Order: sequence, then C-alpha cells, then structure tokens
Amino acid sequence: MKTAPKTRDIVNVNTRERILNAAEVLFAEHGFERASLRALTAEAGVNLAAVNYHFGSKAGLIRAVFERRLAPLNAERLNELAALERAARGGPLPPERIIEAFFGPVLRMSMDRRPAARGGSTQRDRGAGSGHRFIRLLGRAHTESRQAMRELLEAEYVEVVERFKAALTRALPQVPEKELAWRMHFTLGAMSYVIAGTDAVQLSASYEVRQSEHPESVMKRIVPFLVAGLTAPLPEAGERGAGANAPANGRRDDRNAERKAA
Amino acid sequence: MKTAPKTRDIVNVNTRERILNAAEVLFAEHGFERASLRALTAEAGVNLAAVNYHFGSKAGLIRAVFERRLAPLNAERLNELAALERAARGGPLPPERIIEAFFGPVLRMSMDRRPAARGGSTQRDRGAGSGHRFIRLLGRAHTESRQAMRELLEAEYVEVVERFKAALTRALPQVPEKELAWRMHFTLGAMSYVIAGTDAVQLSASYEVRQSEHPESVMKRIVPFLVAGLTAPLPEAGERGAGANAPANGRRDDRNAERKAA
DNA sequence: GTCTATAATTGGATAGAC
DNA sequence: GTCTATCCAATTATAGAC
Repeated sequence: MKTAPKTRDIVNVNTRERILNAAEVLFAEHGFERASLRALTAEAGVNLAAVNYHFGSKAGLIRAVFERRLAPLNAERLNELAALERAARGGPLPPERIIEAFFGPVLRMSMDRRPAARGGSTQRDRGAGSGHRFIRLLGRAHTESRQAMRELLEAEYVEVVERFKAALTRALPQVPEKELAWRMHFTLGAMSYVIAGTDAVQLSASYEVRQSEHPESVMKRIVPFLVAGLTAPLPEAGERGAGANAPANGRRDDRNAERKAA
Repeated sequence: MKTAPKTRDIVNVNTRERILNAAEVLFAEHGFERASLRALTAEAGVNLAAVNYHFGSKAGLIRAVFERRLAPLNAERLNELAALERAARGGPLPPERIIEAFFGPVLRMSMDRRPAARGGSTQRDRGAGSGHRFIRLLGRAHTESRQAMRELLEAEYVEVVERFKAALTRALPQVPEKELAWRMHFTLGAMSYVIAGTDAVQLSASYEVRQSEHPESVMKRIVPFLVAGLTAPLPEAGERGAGANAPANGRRDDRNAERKAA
C-alpha cells in the first residue's frame, strides 16, 4: 500500500503474488528446470526482470513458493493435533484421529481444484487458489536432489513429524519404537501417493481410482487401511528369514505387547 | 565386435552401455534436465557426439535407460507370480506371497548398492551394477510430467498391474472391487516410498528408518502392514460423512463380505 | 564409429532509463 | 518498482574430417 497500484482498480494482486502464482502453475506442470523465467513472467503478465527484483534469483523464487504454502499447512496440522489432545485431556488419542489430523489438511488442499486463474488476467486470483497445483509441486520437490530443496523441506517438516510421532507412540504403546518408525514410513508413503494423485503415479494404480472422489470419501477409505497396518501383528522376533517360504501367518489379530523387539 | 575395440583389452563395455550407465548415475543424481550431455559423456569417457549417434537425442537416451531396466524387472515379477500360481494349483494365493512377488524384485534392486563404477574407467562395469541408482531414477520419473515419460511407464507397467490386481482380487474376495483398487493404490504408495528411500522423502519419515536394513528385513516389516491394510474392516456402506466426528470404530476385526459397496 | 568444431537456441541475470 | 535491451554462459544437436 505504498503508492496507489499501477492501473487495475480493486481486486488486482501485486506483482510478487502474481509471480508466485504463475510459478506454482508452471513449476508443477513442467518442473523447476524446464519452466523458464521467461515463460513464467509471461504467464504472470509481469516483466522478466521482476523476478530478480523481488526474489533475487530463480532459486529464491522456488524457495518463496514453498514457504508461502508449507507454513500454513503444517500449522493447521499442529492445530488439529493440539485440539485433539486438549479434548483427550492427557489420554492417548485414537490413531484414526491422528491420521486424520495429519492427512486431512493436505488432502483437502490436494483436492482443491479451482481452475488455474491463468493468463496475465486479473480478478479472483485470490490466495492463489487451487491447492492441488501446489501439492503436485510438493511431490515433485520430494524427488529433487538439490541440497537446498532438501534442507527447505526438512526444516518445514521436522516439527510436525516429531509431534505426530510422539502422538502415535502414545496411541500405540504395543508397537516397538523401531517398528513404529517403519510403519509411519509406510503410512506417509501411502498418503503421499494419494495426494501425488492424478498424473504422477496413478498409472500403476488401477484405473478405477480417480480423483473425482471427495476428500471425506478418500479419508474414509485410507484411515481403516492405515490403522490396520499400524496395529498389525508384529513380525516374529527373529530378524531373519521372512523370505518367500515363511508360513502365511494369515489373519491373526493378536497384538503382542513387547516393546523394542531386537 | 565389429573391429577390435579401441584400446582396453578384455572387460571393457561398448560405448552404448557406457553411456547408459553414466546416464543412470547422473540422471538419478541431478535429474534429466540438469544432467547435461556434456557431463554425461565426460563421466562415461566417451565423445559428446556419441549420444546422438547411438540414441538420436537426449530424449532417446532417457527412453533407452528405462527400457533396459524395466523389462527384466517386470518380467521377474510376472515370473514369481506365475510360480506361485502354479504351486497353488488354481487356488487363491496368500496375499503375503502376492505382495512379496510384486515388491521383492524392486526392493532387491533398490538395495543393490554396489559402488557406482564411475569415471571413464573400465573393468567391472558389468551389467551397469547397483540397481538402487535406477530405482531413484524411477522415483524421479514418476513425478515427471512429460507426456512421453508417462506413456513409457504406463506401457511397461500395465501388464504387471493387471496380473497382480487379478491375483489380489481372487485372494481377497471379501473386499469390494472399488475398495480393493484404493487399497492397491495405498499399497503401491507405501512400496514406492520405501524404495524411493534414501534421499527422497526420508526426511518426513523418522530418522531411525535407514536403508541399512536388508531387503528381507524390510519385507518382513512391510508385509504384515500391507496385509493388515488390505484385509482391514470395510468402511461403513454410506459413502458420506466419515469426517473427524465419526466414532472411533476401534479395532474390530470383522470382515463384512459384501461385494461392490455403493 | 569416433572425433573436432561449430551452429543454433535458450537460459538466467543485470545495467540503466524511466 | 517497472521496463527495455543486452550480456554471457550453457545447452542440444549436427556437419564433416578421419
């Protein structure tokens, strides 16, 4: 609000945000390398030099794109978890609720498919819209090997991961720590795959699985799957020999309560 | 074998394979865009122009890298499944075995960490070694948006997915088709996350989870998790309203046998 | 089949006027 | 803050000698 904006009247957004929005679109569509600043500024309807003015470099722009989104997303996760813990008054939480608190925010974001608000054009760019673009971008970032990218993601995630890990540890005392670490790993994998969704790896899934589902519907499917996995019978104590010849130990549902198995 | 190879004596590999090996290394490390043909041919110890001679273009090289690996990998999966089905003589397979047949080959490949055989140098480049490099590359390919890449992967995967889907459908008759499609999706996600492993998304997992494990050990952990998920109690019939207020339906282990729920 | 040299493009970044 | 014009580095791809 320094001086009156250039031409547009009311609903226009400033150059900085126009760039961030266009970057989100084009990075998600073509990757960080192939999306050129030229294409990007054209999409945003701003001048080429504006990127360097506002973000210093292309790398700075990439960083800004992630910071804008990840902070509120993870804050929401922590809020939901904190609300659950308040309601539980110190008791352990049902694992279902923990999963929902972690996955809900990102799932809802990934299914927010408002049209792209492309072109240099104007009104209703509000808040950059359509979170699923950012989610695709996030999936892309996970396979990035750049040092800076990894550090960025790690910094944004470390707190939520620790908090949710603690909550799950209390919720599932019968699962040894190391086993739980792996099961969280599997859980995160299933979640990531779902939100990566549409054009990433869907090919390997069956073709009936489409993103036309509502978030609640997906949640209703994935929660029982993950809770069953998290509370599954523990593998036998011996670390070795679960090869293809091990007996199919079927569907027992006993929960051994040993902690820290080997 | 047309004329005697340039200088090296016995164990040298031809230019074509040297390029493929170097491409696998550098594409996995830096991505398809950032790994230049210059860096790549330097790594391989071959001339820059050789890439275009042997593969037509950089895109052609990328295609060749994937084709060399995916075909045998998926053939192995189909072989293992076929062996199981022969042994079962027409009966349904235990889901544990199906998961192992699908995941075993890629898991073993991902944990094959023979050193990179880098540099222009020579002997023991055999078969390109260390499959985990290719696995990382595969993870990267999944987030690629290029049309050609998607078609390539889809073509390589369609048969295995169909065959394994059929096997799981027979193994889990109590799970409705659509539900099973989702559960396969979750399953593939957990698997992908594990093999993407080391530097991809490990940050979000807990730091105790390391790739130092043996394939059998990982398999022993993931199989019970996935089988429990695949055989989990079905969500209630109504499609709506599994929001954060649904009752925590805990750990029943009843399996409703309805097929095709809404 | 392999090499050198170079063409043809495209990219990120910046200087300096406004 | 925005713009034009331009620099400079790096890329893929190819032509043509060997």
